[in-house]
Amino acid sequence: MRPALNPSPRPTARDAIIDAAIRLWSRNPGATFSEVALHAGVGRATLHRHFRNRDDLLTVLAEICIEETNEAVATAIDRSASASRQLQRMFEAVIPLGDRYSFLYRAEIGDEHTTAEYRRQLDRVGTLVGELKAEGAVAADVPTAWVVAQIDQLIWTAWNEVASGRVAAADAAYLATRTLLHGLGKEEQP
Amino acid sequence: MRPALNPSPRPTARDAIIDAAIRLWSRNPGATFSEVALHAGVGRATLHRHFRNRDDLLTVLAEICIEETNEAVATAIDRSASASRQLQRMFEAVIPLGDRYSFLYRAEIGDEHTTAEYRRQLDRVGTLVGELKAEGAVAADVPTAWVVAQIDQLIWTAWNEVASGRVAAADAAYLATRTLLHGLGKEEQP
DNA sequence: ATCGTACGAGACATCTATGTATCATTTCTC
DNA sequence: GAGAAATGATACATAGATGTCTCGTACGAT
Repeated sequence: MRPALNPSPRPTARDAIIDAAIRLWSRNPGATFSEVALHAGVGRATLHRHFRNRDDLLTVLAEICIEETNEAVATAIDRSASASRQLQRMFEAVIPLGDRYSFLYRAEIGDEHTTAEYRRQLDRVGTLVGELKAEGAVAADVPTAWVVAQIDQLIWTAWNEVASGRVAAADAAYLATRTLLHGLGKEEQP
Repeated sequence: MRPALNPSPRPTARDAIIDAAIRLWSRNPGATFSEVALHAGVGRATLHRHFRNRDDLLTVLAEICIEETNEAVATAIDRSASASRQLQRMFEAVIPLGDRYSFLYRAEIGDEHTTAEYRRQLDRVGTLVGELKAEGAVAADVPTAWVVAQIDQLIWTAWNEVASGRVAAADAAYLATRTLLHGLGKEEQP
């Protein structure tokens, strides 16, 4: 049906498919089309009506994930703030999209455009790590690759713990930033 | 052929299959039998000669991973040492088995025995976190689930960074312990 | 050198997932 | 209420993965 004019349109079948596929495939990349349809609450024929094939759906999902994560980071980052403040803002923006962020490397999409975009995101994280080192928030002796890997995993772990209800959404970015910069030891008095 | 009596026997086809399957399926659980055979350097018929079917291989792998990770932890843990020392020793023991450790939850094995064993391992990690909190190495205000999740991911990340050559094997456990307890900020003078 | 064991390649059967198509039903718009 | 659009269920075709089997080859033990 054509998009309604009312202020809060009912999600279309296509939206339901996209959301269910990201959620399912970020955990279980081998899940079948039938399983995706089930999770989306639609018929398998409807999947085939909206997407030419599995590769088509994967490509569409990759574009959406790239766009959403890039936009979230661009909106959140204030270049005039300190690097550690930027880190926290980035966590705040990206953790709610943790499933989308990790979908980009877990789903084995493999086409060059997606790979290049994901690598660009990692490069930007690497640049931020350089700035964190320059301002002393991260020690210079720690391999940058290690810090980037930690940030990557913190995004997924935080999203997963929030999704599982074990951590409050409001606490996630703070816990992630604290874990990275200060660890989970007792906080000393300032 | 029957096992040789020489002190360092050539790895059998079965050993090659097991190692290749763990390595491949911990990253890409959807990989096919043909891909496993290729990675193992054997023919697909040889896979079928050693293992009844895909489920049989998965079950064997799960048993091996459980046994190796349990034995590594049991050997490394000195109950009389401090909790943070035990943490470092556990990291030293388990990180080289990071692919086996994460295979247990990534490969979607799903049988109750494997799930129970993995959960038992997580419970032991949770117990250690309790001890870390009791001795003040981890702050009491941090959710235990968050700390357990961080340890889980540190094992995989460390293994992956070592396997990729970006981090030296000798540094991995130290980086993991430091990241968890102190973070990656500049280390203050004692 | 011979025999036994293990293996690789390939053919074939079976199974599962995907892709295509059709028809009846439901939903939405006018 | 009528018509258009979208959907679900089902059947069928296709493709790929798995499982089985056979034969020739390689390797190890004697």
